[in-house]
Amino acid sequence: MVGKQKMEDRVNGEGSAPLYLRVRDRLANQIQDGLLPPNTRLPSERILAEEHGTTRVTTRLALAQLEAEGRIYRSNRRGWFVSPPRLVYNPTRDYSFSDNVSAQGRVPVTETLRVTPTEVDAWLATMTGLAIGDPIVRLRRRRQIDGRPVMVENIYLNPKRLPGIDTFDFNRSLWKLLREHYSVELERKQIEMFPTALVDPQAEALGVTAGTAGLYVTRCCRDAQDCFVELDEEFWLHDTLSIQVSVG
Amino acid sequence: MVGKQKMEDRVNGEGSAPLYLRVRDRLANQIQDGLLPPNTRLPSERILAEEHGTTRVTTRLALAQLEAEGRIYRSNRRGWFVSPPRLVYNPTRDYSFSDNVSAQGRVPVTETLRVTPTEVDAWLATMTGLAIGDPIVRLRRRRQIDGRPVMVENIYLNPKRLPGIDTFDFNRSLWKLLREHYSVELERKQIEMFPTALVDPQAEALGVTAGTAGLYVTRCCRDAQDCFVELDEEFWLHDTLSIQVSVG
DNA sequence: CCGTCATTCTGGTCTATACCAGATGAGCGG
DNA sequence: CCGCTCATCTGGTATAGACCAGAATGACGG
Repeated sequence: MVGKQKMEDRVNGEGSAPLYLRVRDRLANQIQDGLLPPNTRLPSERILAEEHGTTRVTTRLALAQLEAEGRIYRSNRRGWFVSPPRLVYNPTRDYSFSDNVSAQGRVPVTETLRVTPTEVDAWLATMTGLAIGDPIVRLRRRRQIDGRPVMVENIYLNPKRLPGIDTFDFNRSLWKLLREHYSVELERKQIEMFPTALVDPQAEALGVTAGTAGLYVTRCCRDAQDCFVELDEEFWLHDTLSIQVSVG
Repeated sequence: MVGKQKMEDRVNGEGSAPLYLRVRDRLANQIQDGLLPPNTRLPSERILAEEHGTTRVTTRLALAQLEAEGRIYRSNRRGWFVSPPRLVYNPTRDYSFSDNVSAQGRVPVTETLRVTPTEVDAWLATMTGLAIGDPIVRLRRRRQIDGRPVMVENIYLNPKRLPGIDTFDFNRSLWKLLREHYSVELERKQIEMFPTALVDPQAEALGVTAGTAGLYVTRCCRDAQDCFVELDEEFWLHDTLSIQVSVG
């Protein structure tokens, strides 16, 4: 085996690269060349290992690379699939997930997982400016694109500013509800985002293994009078979106 | 060992979690509790494996989880280190890396790796609106925080708009140079960013292994007359920054 | 026709071991 | 005192196996 690798080295300038990177590149080329269209299942790890003359462990290293690059994703114990193009998302402007997804020719689904009246804790207090113990409505939703769950979110709504908010149907667009029912125009937004791993409540909700790479996005929205309206915490699968904003 | 795990299951609701996640949590707690301050080196993988009664492979799984969460980072063949807090970065507004880093009590370093006059290729043409084959100046820099390389960038400057730009010292702030020397006020920015893995030219420049998680940020800036000025491509280590922007 | 169940496939977790290559630091020789 | 060499540390790569648990499938029985 070692001898075989060395021989390939002389033929191919990239040959000195580690085996798992060469496996990665071979698979990446197959994807690039369109041999494996989006959402296609890859051959199983055992078969890939055999095809590339190596073991499952090394094959999994190669697959992890492609996953980190956002080229493939996994579906729990079902296999590895080719990632479709990223959703273009402008968190400063996009009010409706559904409209945005539809506009890009994809099929959106929103599921409301839970609606819970609760109280402001220390973290919420610093984010919203409300006092600890104030009432707040927590809404947890999952969003899908083309049948794949890609994001879970926690939304915290200010019941003082939005009386009766907990009685509405949250499967429709929240922003339309705010505008039409409460005449809220969101003026000020504070947005924060950073890459991180998705751990347990979120990973489980999305049906991925703990530690899958994600993007955390949070938005704090206020009305024209600077009154806190809603705080949004989004956990995206890292390969599913591309943030794009324009200034000026 | 299996029996022992099963027994813990009954005692502890978390006990059913896989071993590598329990190792992860134990290490995470040590970091959280301040036993391991930022930039401290963790014990070696072999020692950690022994301490937690497992093998290096499983230990590395736990470390990879913490790395994905941005809690630890690795320095090539030197060991694993606790991540310092993320740099707060506003790509819509921050003109100077150095000023921003200094303002957060950290020590910035900028290194110019290469300055190359070149020509607009297909990708640059679509991004900038210039024609393929137009002259353009490529500048490659590496940036450090507290001695750790955290980002490499490719900057493409329009020599038509910025005559003589290739003769300047690029270790100072580019934005100040543009404003003071060319009276450029950047008006329009198109920003795009998404999480991805850092692969070879970037991974090598940052001294990390290929496949390390990163954040790709690109900015295309124009002047008040909508004339293309500069395009910026940034490759950040994913655990080093937190994007924050305000709107309205 | 529709559920049920067992088989089979998948990735998920884990052990034990080996060798390699870069980084480091101690010690030696100039 | 400086610079070099070399042993020793680190993580990086790789093999060969094993068992588990969830998902999918197809046969079977109602």
